Amino acid sequence: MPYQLTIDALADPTRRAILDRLRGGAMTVGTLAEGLPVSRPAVSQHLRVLSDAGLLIATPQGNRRIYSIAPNGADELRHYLNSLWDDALAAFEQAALAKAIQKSSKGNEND
Amino acid sequence: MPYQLTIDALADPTRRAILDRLRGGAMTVGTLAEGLPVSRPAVSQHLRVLSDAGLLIATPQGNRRIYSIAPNGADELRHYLNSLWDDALAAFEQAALAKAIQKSSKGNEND
DNA sequence: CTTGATGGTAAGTCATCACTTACGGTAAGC
DNA sequence: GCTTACCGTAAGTGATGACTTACCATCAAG
Repeated sequence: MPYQLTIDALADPTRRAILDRLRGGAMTVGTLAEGLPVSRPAVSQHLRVLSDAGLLIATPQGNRRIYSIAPNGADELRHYLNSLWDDALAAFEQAALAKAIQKSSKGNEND
Repeated sequence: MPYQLTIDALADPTRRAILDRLRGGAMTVGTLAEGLPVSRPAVSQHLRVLSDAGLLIATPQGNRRIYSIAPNGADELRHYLNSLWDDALAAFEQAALAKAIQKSSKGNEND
């Protein structure tokens, strides 16, 4: 399950709020925490989780650390979701086809 | 956060195992539980969560219930991930461009 | 060198959740 | 009608995780 960390990281609303704040570009921890309803240490812990999942990149710059979204961080998860729902759609269409055939053979059962 | 239920549902490994078992097509609860390392009631509870998230469809058939993957169940989540990482990629490229300009102006600072 | 700002870590608490066993309700088979 | 199979629900338990306050390390400014 290579994307377990990814999903766990994305499942928390505060962490998604962090990602949304980083949508437009990089930011320091302090600036990041100002716009969030939790304490700065909580933000640090979330940044740790997001970084461990490969979703963020930390760039130390002097005293501070600038975080930005890793451009390919969610690729595996996105690929998994796409393939799963591709298969599901195929199965769905095949089931609909089977049902149609069944119904048509029922319509012909007096032949 | 319209996809909160979706992510919560997908975050659990057992629930993803259920979805993976349903990749190929629909299945009853009993058959589903046979291939899983947890009890059948646990599977029922997971099916409840997945259904509430709109990821599964239950089709009652006599005594049993046949579950299948909802073809569009993860659309909103997938769209969110795509848009978020689209923005992140754009920000990343813009940052790289800004860095290149800065470096080139530094190279010309003796002009 | 001292002071202030930045941010990661430790410890503790509270809520949530995944799981189990026990039970109830409903449809099919004899 | 009685029994059996299928499956959802209730209640209880243990583990995980998000949050807080307190603390420590590091770099910059004076």
